[in-house]
Amino acid sequence: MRGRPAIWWIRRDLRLFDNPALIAALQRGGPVVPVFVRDPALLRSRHHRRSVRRQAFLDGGLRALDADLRARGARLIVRDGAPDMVLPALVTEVGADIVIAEGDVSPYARRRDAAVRSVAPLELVGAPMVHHPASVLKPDGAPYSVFTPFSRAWHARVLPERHLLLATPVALPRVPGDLMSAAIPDAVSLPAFPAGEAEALRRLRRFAESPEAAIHRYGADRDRVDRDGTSTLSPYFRFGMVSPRAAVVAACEADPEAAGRTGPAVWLSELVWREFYLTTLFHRPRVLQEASNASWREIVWRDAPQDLRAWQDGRTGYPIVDAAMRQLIETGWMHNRARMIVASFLTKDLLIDWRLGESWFMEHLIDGDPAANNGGWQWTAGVGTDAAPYFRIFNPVLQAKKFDPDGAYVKRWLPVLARVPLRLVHEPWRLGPLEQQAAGCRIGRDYPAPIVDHRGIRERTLAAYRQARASKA
DNA sequence: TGAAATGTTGGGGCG
DNA sequence: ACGCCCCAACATTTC
Repeated sequence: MRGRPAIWWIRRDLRLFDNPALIAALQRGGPVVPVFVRDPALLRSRHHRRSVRRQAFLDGGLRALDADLRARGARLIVRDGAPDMVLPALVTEVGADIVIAEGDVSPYARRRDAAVRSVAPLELVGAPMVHHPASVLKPDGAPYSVFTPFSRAWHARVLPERHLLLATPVALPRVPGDLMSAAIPDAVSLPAFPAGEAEALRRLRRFAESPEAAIHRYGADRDRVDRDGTSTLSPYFRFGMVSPRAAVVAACEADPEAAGRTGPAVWLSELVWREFYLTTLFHRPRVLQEASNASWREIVWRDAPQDLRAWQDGRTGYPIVDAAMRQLIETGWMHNRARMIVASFLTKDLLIDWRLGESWFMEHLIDGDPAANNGGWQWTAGVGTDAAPYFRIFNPVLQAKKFDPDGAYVKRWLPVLARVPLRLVHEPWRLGPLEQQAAGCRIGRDYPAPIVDHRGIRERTLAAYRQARASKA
């Protein structure tokens, strides 16, 4: 065997297919030591706030990766501690001459990598995306702040093609002897999201790679909270169990003509939004602390812990909001349309700081990613650089009627509504006393009365935003 | 990747 | 036959 060992430091690229960092490590010609460092600092950071399910999903992913590595003559080494302590020690232990990892974008990740680089020979390869954040810039070299021109520039760059995706290695040469590895705990099972690369690739194939696949109905179906019209790949993207480049290849192959905007092109656009938010965080780490649009930093949010609690628990009295919040708590995932509805409700109806919603999502989402989550919240709250206009306020009843027309979604997550007639299932407070009795859904007893009156709340919100804008101008 | 208020149009009922 | 009103349907404007 030629060459000294290379350490393949795995962070959020838990896969063997199309993994540039892994291939770079293999090309060194020596043994490859795959290592995952469990970094206690990550559990304390606000934007990586601990979620039991996300932790379980990660643990499951590590186990799956270890199994895939063992099938190729290697194994996953898990070590606990600060990376700038653990990695230099491991370098010495195995006599490695390089540590290779995929680049990352969050402020914490970049500080961590800088610290490691000062004590170990670290080489970063790529980023968890198709186009590296430093590569999609305006002609003057500044990062884009508006999505549409970003998307245009993103598409103008060379896109991956299937024959360029990096094959899964058939074998990984290992160092002689046995390296110590911490045990991976037996995780809570997540029936809706089995962890691992094999499952991720199954989902990508099922979603995108057949003539009848859901991707072809994505434009129409993705907003229907009562249907399985989305890819459900977000947790797998979060931990790199699927390659973003492979996803883009699948989308482009599903619609080679890029005809219309009904299916694959719409999904591809969602992938570009993901890259937009990762890129934004890379260039503007402050977005994690404050609104990226300065005029919206002055909004006086309500201090309303009881309302916040009701929102978190799914007790607002608006079925579409409560159903979505229950789905989040019970499964660690929420339909994207529902995310917009509950975010609009927290920020626009309750006038509660978007950062509290962002934080709650991070505590519960399996796919919780600082960049995408922050971007989504700033967008809905209307405080981002390229956000929804502040006066765009979702009406939870209209949204529900439009995107859950049969009431199947609210009834699934709120069984108390099971016998409420469809006519009023999205606004049960309008049921007459006898109807409430007959449906077993007495408002204020079996199901809460609305905690705010959506129709009456509009002016309060518009006033708060107007005032912020005026105080800044 | 809204919603509500306001404006316009046109068909039909009616005296 | 005609003007009038009502109102749904659609378009435009405003936040």
